[in-house]
Amino acid sequence: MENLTDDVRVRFAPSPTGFVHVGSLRTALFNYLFARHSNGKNLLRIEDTDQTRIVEGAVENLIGNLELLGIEFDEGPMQGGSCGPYYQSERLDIYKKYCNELVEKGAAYYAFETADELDEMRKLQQLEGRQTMYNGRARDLNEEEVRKNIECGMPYVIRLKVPRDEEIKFDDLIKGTIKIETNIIDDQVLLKSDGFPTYHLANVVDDHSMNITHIIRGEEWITSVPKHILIYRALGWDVPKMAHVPLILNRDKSKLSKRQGDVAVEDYLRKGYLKEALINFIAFLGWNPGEGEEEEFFSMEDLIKKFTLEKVQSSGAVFNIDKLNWMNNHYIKNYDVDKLLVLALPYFENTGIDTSDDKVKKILSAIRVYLNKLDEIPLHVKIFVQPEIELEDEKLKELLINESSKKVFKALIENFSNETEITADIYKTIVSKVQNETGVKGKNLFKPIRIALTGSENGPELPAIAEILGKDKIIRFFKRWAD
RNA sequence: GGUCCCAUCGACUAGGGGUUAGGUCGCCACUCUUUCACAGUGAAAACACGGGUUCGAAUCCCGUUGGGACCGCCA
Repeated sequence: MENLTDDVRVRFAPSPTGFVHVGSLRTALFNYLFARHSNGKNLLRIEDTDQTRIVEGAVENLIGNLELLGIEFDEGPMQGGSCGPYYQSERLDIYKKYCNELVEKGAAYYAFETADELDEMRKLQQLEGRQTMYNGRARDLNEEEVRKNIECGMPYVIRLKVPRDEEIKFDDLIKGTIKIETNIIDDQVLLKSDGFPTYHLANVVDDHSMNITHIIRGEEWITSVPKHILIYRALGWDVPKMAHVPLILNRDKSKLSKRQGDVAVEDYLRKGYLKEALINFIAFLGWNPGEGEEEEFFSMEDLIKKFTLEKVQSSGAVFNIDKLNWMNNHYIKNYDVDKLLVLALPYFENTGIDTSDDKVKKILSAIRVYLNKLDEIPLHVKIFVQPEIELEDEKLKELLINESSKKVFKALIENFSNETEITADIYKTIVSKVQNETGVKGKNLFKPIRIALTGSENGPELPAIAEILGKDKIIRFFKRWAD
């Protein structure tokens, strides 16, 4: 257990770019688990400071998906809280205030280069094989020059004045001690020319003013921590504890990206991955409960109980779809059938099955063992809906058109005709009766039946299939081969 | 290229000075099921390399190599 002298407050701070990335989901999950485990608060803050990347409906989508997966927030745009507003775009004056304070304290300065000029500069630096970095030209502009430029209406940004020849050191809860020389740190833009803050400013200001105690976020942020520390320091604020979570990787070990598979949580949801499986799987990507714990199936409750930052891995984790599929299949097999049915119903649309029929539940029970994800349902329902059996394969046909099979089919038809309704048990009784009557048994008995009924050599258990097909269809399918 | 991070079976990982280096997915075999799948059993499969420290190193230190991330008026 962590040392919990102060009440833990963590935050998930996504920028609403349209969908929830699997990596974001894990960050959100770890924050949530840590907060609940520590009896702390989990905040949601929307980092919408990039006016060029606003996506309609993205926030609703994001919140909806997280909610669906069972990740809850104690403070945020929906639930409010004493530290609001929780949209950064509504906190502009706060950032401006602190940005001015930084300028007054000499920790930040005005700069007047245009975006184009900076592009040029970077290109040149790249060409010369040097590190791309702001050249600090505006660092030493005097007050007079600055005022004049502003009065002329020149657009400006405010940059962090990174001190030279210093070493910034910090302790990461996952990575340990990290040291970075200030000389390689760029004079980061803090306030953009449109008056919006950059991530770096807004993040620091908000984490401080929202009393965040632990920053849990992706490893890609680790190199900008020194900039943040400089801001905290200049403003005289305490630096929250940091935990940088390793990346989730593609098969080739690069950062998980589109192109090499789905990265959006909703893609997985749409394909019929169960939320329990998704959460369970994602939690184990870069985390594990540690020694002596070999159980792998963890509910959200279990995860909350067991989660600690110490057990978060320091190296990246490849997203292994095979294992997700296996885990999802496990959840599908063990789910309450009625609950599963509710989730599965949409996948029966357009399969030719009447979803209001209670047969659907029987079909689902029969095929769930085969499903890695719910969108595979249509593949498996074919045998229950086909009006006729089409046998492409001559070999299969041969098994049906011989004397032994004919005998069997005739006997079956006679027996089934005497029944009013076919259940799995009745099916079994009839088949063993036919076995006695005809003397045909083993493969010679079961294979022809299966093929006649389904057109395939394998599939779910025959009694279950028979019950679902019903008397009329069974007799009709058998008759085709009986003479 | 610079800086930072990382390194146990193909993948997720346990172990963190003395272990036959354990588990899970996947792969393979067998058993069960008169099918496939499920389930069960078993097999193959790893400490990147080189130096130190130590009686002893997968484990601690240094280096090398390899991989990754970051280097925007994006987050």
